[in-house]
Amino acid sequence: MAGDKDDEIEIPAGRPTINDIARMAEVSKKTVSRVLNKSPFVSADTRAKVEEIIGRTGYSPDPQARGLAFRRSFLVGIIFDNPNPQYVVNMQQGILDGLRGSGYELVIHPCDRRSRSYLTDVRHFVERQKLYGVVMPPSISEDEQLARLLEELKCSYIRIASVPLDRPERMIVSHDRRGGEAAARHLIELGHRRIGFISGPSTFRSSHERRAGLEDGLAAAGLSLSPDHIAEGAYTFDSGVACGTALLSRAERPTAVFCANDEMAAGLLQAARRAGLRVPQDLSVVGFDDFQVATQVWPTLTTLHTPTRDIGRLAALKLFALSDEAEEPEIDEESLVMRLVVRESTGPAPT
Amino acid sequence: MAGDKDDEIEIPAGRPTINDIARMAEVSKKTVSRVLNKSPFVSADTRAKVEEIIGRTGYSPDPQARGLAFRRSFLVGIIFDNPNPQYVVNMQQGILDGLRGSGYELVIHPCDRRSRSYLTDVRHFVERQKLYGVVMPPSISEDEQLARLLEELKCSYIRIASVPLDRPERMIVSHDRRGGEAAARHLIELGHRRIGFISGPSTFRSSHERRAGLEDGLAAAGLSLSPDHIAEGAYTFDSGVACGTALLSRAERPTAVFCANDEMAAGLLQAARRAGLRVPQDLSVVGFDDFQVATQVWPTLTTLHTPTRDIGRLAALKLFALSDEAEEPEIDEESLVMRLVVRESTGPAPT
DNA sequence: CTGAAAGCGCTTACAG
DNA sequence: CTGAAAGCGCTTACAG
Repeated sequence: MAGDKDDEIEIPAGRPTINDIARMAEVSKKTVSRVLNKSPFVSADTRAKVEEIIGRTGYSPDPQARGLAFRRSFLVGIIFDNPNPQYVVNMQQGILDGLRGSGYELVIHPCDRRSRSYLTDVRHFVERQKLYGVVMPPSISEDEQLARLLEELKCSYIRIASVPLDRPERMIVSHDRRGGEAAARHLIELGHRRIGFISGPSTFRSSHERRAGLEDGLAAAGLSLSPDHIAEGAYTFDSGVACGTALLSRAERPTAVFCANDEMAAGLLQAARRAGLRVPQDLSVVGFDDFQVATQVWPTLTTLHTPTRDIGRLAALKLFALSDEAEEPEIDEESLVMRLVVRESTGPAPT
Repeated sequence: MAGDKDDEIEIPAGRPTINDIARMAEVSKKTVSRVLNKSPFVSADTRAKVEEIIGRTGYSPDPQARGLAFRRSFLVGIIFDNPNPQYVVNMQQGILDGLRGSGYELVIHPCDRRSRSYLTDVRHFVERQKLYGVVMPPSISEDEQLARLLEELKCSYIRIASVPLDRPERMIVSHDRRGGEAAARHLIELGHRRIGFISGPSTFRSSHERRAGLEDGLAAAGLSLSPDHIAEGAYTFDSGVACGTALLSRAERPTAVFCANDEMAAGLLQAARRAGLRVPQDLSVVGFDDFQVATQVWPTLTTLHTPTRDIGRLAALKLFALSDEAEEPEIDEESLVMRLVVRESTGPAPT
């Protein structure tokens, strides 16, 4: 007759727990735990049996319970203040690409660096959620105080910035400077000599790097950036209009303007139109980012394509590498290069 | 001499736990728990004492431990497939507005309805994280299968859509139809009679509602939508260019076109430019959404302003109301009305 | 109104 | 290589 021993302990009603798996595999829950955590101290046979049952039942450990025991969570945070929706969404997508299949989830924390409670808010967020790690895109990434805070809280982080601000394993350095240089080369090849620049806010390193790249390129051709041909914008469309209007009213007006992002380049197009200038016949315009706006304005923008989503994915992978859960990802620096996309807004210098 | 009794039990080293608070308040941790959960069965004195200590220590309960005991988490999810970055970011911001101060965090789950694993992925996401609730913007909100899945998983949800698809307490109904009607009225007042329409994909309810509104407005003026003046787009810029090109090549070309969103309206501007038509002198254009693109194209777009962020905030509040943690928020329907913003792209009908 | 016991689903020492 | 005990920080019955 069927003994108790033979009563197949089958898949339980709700979601199975570690106890269910242990019972079914006829091992202790500690052994199941070892399998879950890839401990080497499990015999091949035992491991196979446990894994088979995990596979069959579709068991996946409860991140809350696990987190409680580990004293940390399985959540990754993104802390950001970048105002561009497209940047934000691309970055989020990229991080999720890197997180996929890991069981980690992404929780978002937009913030305002100018708010008085900004650092306190971040502290509560990180502490309460016991975040596994945090991704910091610019310009949040450039805040040393925030980095020190995260260090104090023992929270791993990856900073994304246009210059190395931290230990390499915590950094992704984007190639903004080389992007600026590519813009300069393109304009110089088209015969431009009087080249202007609309910068982003001086509080963004990317803005400085993009400018430095432009100056690299100009210098290589024996040219330089005239103070008269520089205007400081705010990475917004409106500031592009304002700076553009200013630059275009100069006595010796530039024949080409490099804008530190697409939004401002779109604003410059507006200013050019109002000033009665044709683009690219009278004025060439180069943007930066290659976001949707670049193909939605007229003429479409020549710009530098930034691999935001790829960077987001890398950031997630580097986060795992920080805690030895994974190898440091091989960064194909070539894939991070910002490539010039030539469209309608640039043409030969007027003669 | 100082007795043990007088040894002030002070703020502990790390973050305080419920046990620390209990010890300091000289009550059991169950009583602290009652205070945290606003149980009425606590004397005013005890409550005051506990609250004072909680305030002084800055104690906040560990969401993981609490969640483990409650068998749910303190996470709210947003599941979305809307391709517009601005919509997504505004919606996220709105939800966070509604969550602020509650201790809940927002975890994001973009998805692709066409993917084979889409529903399975959502199931794992919701089940594993034991989400407190989920916000579903369009077009995800229109997926009955998904709604049924969430119901099966006993996960609260709020659906945001242009038509009532569910019980009112789970719905936020946006006023797309009235928006379409406002567009029609505006164009009719400007003297237009041949009014065209570029729709979104037929799989989006909003597209139908915006069209129905347009037809309401036309009918009120004794007009109707000629099949010749309708084109089906995809809510993208490129589809706006294509549909615009088609509509503008009709023998009896419309003098005004209402586009179901701004992206397509921007595309239509492009098509008009190529066709040598001036906007608004030869052609009036109305968009929908009032996203950044509306003020970044030339001429700037007359459009319907959609209160995306407000809707997001309401969604979060309604989620709390579903579980009796809060009153059903008073919805000021007026605040959800989509208002016409008149800019440069509309003008009197050509004579 | 208040508290001691048991439990949520995992893990970390500690034995063997 | 494997397991029984205790614990992570909370809560739910159950008493009183």
